[in-house]
Amino acid sequence: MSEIPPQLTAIERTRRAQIIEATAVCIAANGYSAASLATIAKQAGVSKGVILYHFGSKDTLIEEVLKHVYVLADAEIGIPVRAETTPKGLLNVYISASFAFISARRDYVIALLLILADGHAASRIADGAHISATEDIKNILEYGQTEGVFRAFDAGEVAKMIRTLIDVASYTLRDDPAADLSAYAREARAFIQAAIYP
Amino acid sequence: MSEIPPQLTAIERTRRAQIIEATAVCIAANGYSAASLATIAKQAGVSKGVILYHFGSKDTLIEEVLKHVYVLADAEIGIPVRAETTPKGLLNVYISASFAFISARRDYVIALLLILADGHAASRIADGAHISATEDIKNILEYGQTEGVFRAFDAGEVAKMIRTLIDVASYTLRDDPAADLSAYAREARAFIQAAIYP
Amino acid sequence: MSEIPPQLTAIERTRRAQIIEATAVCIAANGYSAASLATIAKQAGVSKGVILYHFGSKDTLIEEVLKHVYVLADAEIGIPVRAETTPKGLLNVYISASFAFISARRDYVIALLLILADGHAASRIADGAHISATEDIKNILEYGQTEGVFRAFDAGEVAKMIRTLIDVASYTLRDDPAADLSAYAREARAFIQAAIYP
Amino acid sequence: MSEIPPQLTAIERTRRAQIIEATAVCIAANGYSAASLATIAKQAGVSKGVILYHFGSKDTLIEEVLKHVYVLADAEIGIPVRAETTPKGLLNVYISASFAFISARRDYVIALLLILADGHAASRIADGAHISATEDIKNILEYGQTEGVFRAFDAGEVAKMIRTLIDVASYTLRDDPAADLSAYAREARAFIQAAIYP
DNA sequence: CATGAATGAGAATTCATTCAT
DNA sequence: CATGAATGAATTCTCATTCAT
Repeated sequence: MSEIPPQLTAIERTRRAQIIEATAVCIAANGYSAASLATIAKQAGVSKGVILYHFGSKDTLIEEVLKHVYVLADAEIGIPVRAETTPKGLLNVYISASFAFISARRDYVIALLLILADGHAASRIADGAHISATEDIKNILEYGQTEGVFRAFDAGEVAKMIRTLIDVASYTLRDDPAADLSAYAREARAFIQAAIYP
Repeated sequence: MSEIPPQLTAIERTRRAQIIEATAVCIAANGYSAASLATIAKQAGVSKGVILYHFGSKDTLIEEVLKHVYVLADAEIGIPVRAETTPKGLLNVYISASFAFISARRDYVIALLLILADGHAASRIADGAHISATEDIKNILEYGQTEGVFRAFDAGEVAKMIRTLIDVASYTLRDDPAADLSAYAREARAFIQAAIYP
Repeated sequence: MSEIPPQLTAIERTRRAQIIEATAVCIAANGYSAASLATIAKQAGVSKGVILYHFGSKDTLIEEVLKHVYVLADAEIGIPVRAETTPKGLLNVYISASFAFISARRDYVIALLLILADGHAASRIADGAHISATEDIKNILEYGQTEGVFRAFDAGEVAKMIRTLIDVASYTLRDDPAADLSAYAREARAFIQAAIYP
Repeated sequence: MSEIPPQLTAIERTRRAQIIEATAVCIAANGYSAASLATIAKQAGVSKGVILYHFGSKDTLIEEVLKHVYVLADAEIGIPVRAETTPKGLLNVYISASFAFISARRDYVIALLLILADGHAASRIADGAHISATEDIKNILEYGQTEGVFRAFDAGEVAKMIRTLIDVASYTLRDDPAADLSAYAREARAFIQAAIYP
C-alpha cells in the first residue's frame, strides 16, 4: 500500500505500457495459455529479454496487466460514478460506463477475465479488486433500498448478477470483435431495471 | 453427426469415462493450463501413455470432455425440460434443472467453462452446443412471448443473460466448493421472473 | 535413512549409472560451471530430456553423483580399511586405498571436489560424508594415540591435513590426466609417517 | 610480461580496485558460478556497464582478480620471505606469512581457489604463478637440503604438500568465516617440521 | 565516464507425443 | 492394452555483452 513509488523514467513507462498492451492483445486474441513471452514479444515488436528486463518475470507482467485494467477501470468507471449522488443515477452511470469501458478497452477486459479464469497466481492480487467491483454495486443497491428507490432483494446476490450481466458483454466481443454491444446494453439495462425497481 | 459408431468395448468405455472425469477434476481444481497429461494421468491413476492410446491426442481428450458435458447436460437438463409444455413450466424447469446440474456436476461444468475461456481449439466443436444452449432458452422465451405469457423484449439478448446468470453459479462453486447455491438460485429466479413476466 | 527403497528397474539403473558417469566426466574435464545438461547429455549420448526424466532436476543429478562417489569410496576404501585392526595397519591401508581410489576413479573424485568447491546446494548432503571422511582418520589417529603407537598431536587438525594431502592428488590428476601418482603417494606416506610416529 | 604499462588514471585505478574487491567478495561468499556480473555490480555499487567498461569482459575481470591476488601475495609473503637467508628462516617465514595472508585476505584467497577450481580460462594465466608458488617452496627445500638442514626427500613433491597444507586453511575459513586458524597453523607447522627436519 | 536499455545465446525445465516391449 | 522410456519442441529465465545517450 505505502510502498516507495518506483519513479519510473519516461522511456520505461512507455515500454511497460507497450508491453502491457501487447500482452492484453495476445491473451484476448488466443487465450491465456497461448500467450507465451515469445508471442507477446513478437506482438510488442521487442525481444523476449526486454520483457523480463522490465518486469522481472512473467508472473509480474500478468500482475501488472491486471493492475493496469483496474487503474483504467477506476478512471473510466469509478470517476464518473462518483460524480453521481442518487441511487438511480449511480446505477445508471455504473452500467453505461461499464459497457463503454468494455467497448473501449476490449482487449484489456477480455485479458482480465481470461487471466482470472485461468486461476493464475496473480489472481489473488486481483481478487480483492474484483470483489470490490461487486461490492461497489452492492453498496449502490443497498443505498437504493434504504432510500426506497429499489425493491427488497438480497443485494449481495443481485450485485453478483449485475456484475455478470455486464462482464458477459466482453465474451461477446471476444467471439465477435465487430459485435455491436448497444442492443445488448439496452436490453440488459431494461432487464436489470425491471428486476430492481418496484 | 452420422458417423459410424466406433463400437467401444466395455473396458474401453470405462477407461475413457475414468480419464474424462479425471480431466474435469484437474481442470476444475487448478485451471486449464495446470492440467497437463501428467497431472491428469496421476489423477486417473493411469500412465500418460494410456490416455493417448485411448484419445489419440490431448486435443481430442479435451474435445471428449466437452462432448461428455453436453451429453450429461442433455440428459439432466434437456430431458426434464422436454417434458414440459407451458412456457412457464419450460423456463422454470430449465432454470432449476440447470442449477441442479451445476451442483451435481460441478467439476464438469467448471471444466467446460475453463476450456471455453482458454480458447481451446476444441471450443469450435463446443460452440455449436453452447450457442444451442442459448438458443434453447431463446426458443422458450419466444414461445412465451407468442403465448402472451412473457413481456416484449429481445429474446436473443435476454436468452444470453439468463444463460449467463446460470453459468456464473459455477464460478461461485469454483471459488468456494462448499458454497450453497440455493440463495443465489432463489434470487436469480426472482430476478429473471421480475424481468420477463409482465 | 529408512526411506522406502526405490526399487529401480535394471534398465533404469543402467541409464542412471551412464548419466552419472557422463556427469562426472564433464565436470572433471571442464569444471562445474561448464557442465550444463546439454553437455552432459551429449557426453552420455542421450537427449537432455532423458536426464530430467531419470533425475527430475539437475540438482538431484548432482546429488546422485555425490552419493555415488561416496558409495564407491566406501566399497573401495571403507571395506579394506575395516579389515584392519592395528592403528598402523588402519592408517596404511587408508592411505594406499585412497590413492588407489583416486587413480581408479579419477573423474568421480575430481567431480566431487569441484562440486563441493562450487558450493552447490547438494553439498549439504555431502558435507556429512566429507566430514565423516575426516572423522574416520581422526578416529584412527586417536586409536593410535591411545595405543601409544602415534605421537601426541591434535588428532582433529592432523586428520584434516592427511585428508588434504590425499585430496590434492586429484588436482594433480586433473591438471595432468596422465600423471603418475606413485611418486607423490610414496612421499606423502613418508611425510605423514615422519609426522605422526614417535 | 614486458608490455607497455597502460598508465591508468587515479580514478580508474580506484574503480578497478573497487570492482576487483567486490568480485572477490562475491565469489568467496557464494561460489564462482553464483558470481554474475549483476551480483558483482550490486556488491560494488556500480552498474554492470561500468565493469565491462573498465575490464572489457568478465573473463578479463576474473584474470585481473587472479593477478591482484598474486601481487598482494608477493607483497605480503614474498617480500618478508626474501628478507630471510637461512633455510629454516625462509621456511618459517614462508609458512607464517602465508597463514597471515590467508587470514588477512580471506576473500581474495578463497576467490582465487574457487576460480582455479572452476577451471576458468583465466586459470592458464594463473597457473604459472601457482606453480611458481610451489616452486618457491621447492627452492627453499632444496636449499635446506644442500645445507644439510633438511632431510632427504623429493623436494618437488614435498613442496606440493606444504603448499596444500597451507591452502586448505582457506577452505576452513570459507566454511566458517569466524574460524580461528591459529590452532591449525601451529599443528601444521609442527607437522611439517616433523616431516622435514632430520 | 557512466548508465539504462536492449539483445541474443544458452540455461533448466515442462510437456505432448512416439515407440519398443 | 498398458507402461516405461525417450524425444524434441517450446517455455521461462539468466547472463554477458553492446550501444545510444
